[in-house]
Amino acid sequence: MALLPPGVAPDVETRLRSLARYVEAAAGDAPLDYLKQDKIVFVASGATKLVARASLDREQIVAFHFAGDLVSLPAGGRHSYSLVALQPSEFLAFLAPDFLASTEQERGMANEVLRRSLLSLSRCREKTIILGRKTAQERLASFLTTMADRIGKPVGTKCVLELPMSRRDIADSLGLTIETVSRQFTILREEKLLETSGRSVVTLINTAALEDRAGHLPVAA
Amino acid sequence: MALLPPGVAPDVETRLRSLARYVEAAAGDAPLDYLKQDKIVFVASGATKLVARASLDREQIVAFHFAGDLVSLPAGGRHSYSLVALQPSEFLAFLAPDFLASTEQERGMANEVLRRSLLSLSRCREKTIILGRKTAQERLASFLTTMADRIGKPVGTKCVLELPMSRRDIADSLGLTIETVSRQFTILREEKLLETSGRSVVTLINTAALEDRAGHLPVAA
DNA sequence: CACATTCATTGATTTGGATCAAGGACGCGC
DNA sequence: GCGCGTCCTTGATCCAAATCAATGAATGTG
Repeated sequence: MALLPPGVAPDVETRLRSLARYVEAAAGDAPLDYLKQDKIVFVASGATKLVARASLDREQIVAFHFAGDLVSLPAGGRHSYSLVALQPSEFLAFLAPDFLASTEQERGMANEVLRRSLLSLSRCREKTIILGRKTAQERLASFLTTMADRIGKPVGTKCVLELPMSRRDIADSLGLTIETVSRQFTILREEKLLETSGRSVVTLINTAALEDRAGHLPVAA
Repeated sequence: MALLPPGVAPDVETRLRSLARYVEAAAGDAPLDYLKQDKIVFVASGATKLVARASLDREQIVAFHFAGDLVSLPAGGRHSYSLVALQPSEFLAFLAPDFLASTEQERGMANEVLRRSLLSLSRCREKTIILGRKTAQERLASFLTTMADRIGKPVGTKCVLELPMSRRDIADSLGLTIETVSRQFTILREEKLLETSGRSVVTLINTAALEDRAGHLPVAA
């Protein structure tokens, strides 16, 4: 199991592991909340949501992360964040200052972390666009195509998604209610763009049409 | 004028400058659009908006940046981004691969860029929460308190803001319309939380009350 | 395997903010 | 300091999604 990004020298990996805390979590756990410091977390296995509370009864999911992803988890700030497992998961958690001091010595490592942070930033910006300017249907279509890229399994021309998150999680991620998410699923199902089976399996039948529904600009733009 | 972050050795600064393109822009210009590659940009002076087009008639401002800030500007991705000057501004622009290859050699520099990227990520996440789960009033209050922190001038217990962006820019940043932004300004004015003078000067009279309106969780959370 | 419990879907109604539609104020150039 | 274009404010109406309210699947448990 690769706990760290590929390309890290064995001795560096050994030293980094000595700074890390290895943590296992069951679905629903937020095992890193106890430490009130900024952290850098590698998701070794499983799936997680990064949740922020806007108020006691409003939560916003800022990002989902899957095996191999790197998450920066701030302790402070205007809102309170926690990293919650969606499935049984394993993490390798570092205190941010320790981690940064250590990577500073390793050329390549700092760059790798920077590259991944820029990827997170890029995903977060895409989310900003979705939340700021898109309709419910565009949001769900964007979500599904993004998930297809990240965790989808191509089967012929179709794409099978086994979603580890509930409708509520999807709603909390897209800034919608579960009812609206459910209605949009129904519409896409009726239009034969996808099929669902049980609560978590979604088969995308026509990914091209779904991309259109996501309301992205034509690539030529 | 500091074009690069503090703490960079003079020789490193000289070498980095040799990779950079120095660009001046008038208000409204997007001087970096011509290059279809990922870029890293230092804002040397002025103020900018990072704009994404959701479609031809919908734009979303992803972030504002002021003098001293670092911006990562992706060329590709699902949406098309451009960095637009709000005032006469100066930039130092690098192609991302050149810049990353160069900082890899300089310990400290890579870490500084990483630190700033994590700051951008953190701001972007806050924006995600605002756009996903907040009312128009909470959005404007959040915007004003954030701007107060970044470019406000304390005058006694008050805070004077000279906003370089228009109501349209504020609306495009908060995922609202200009009419809604204007109405919320009127409400906050009537409730004596702020005063406005001309189009761009806003005086925050009661920043504590404004923080409350922003709908943040109590700090103890 | 029936039951319980949570999760998802569907329908009726409400609502916050968008849209449509005028005015009014600022600031620039002459 | 006058006129003109742009930006801002205010008002009336509309609509997409939220909320309120049941009903109908999945999944897990004793």
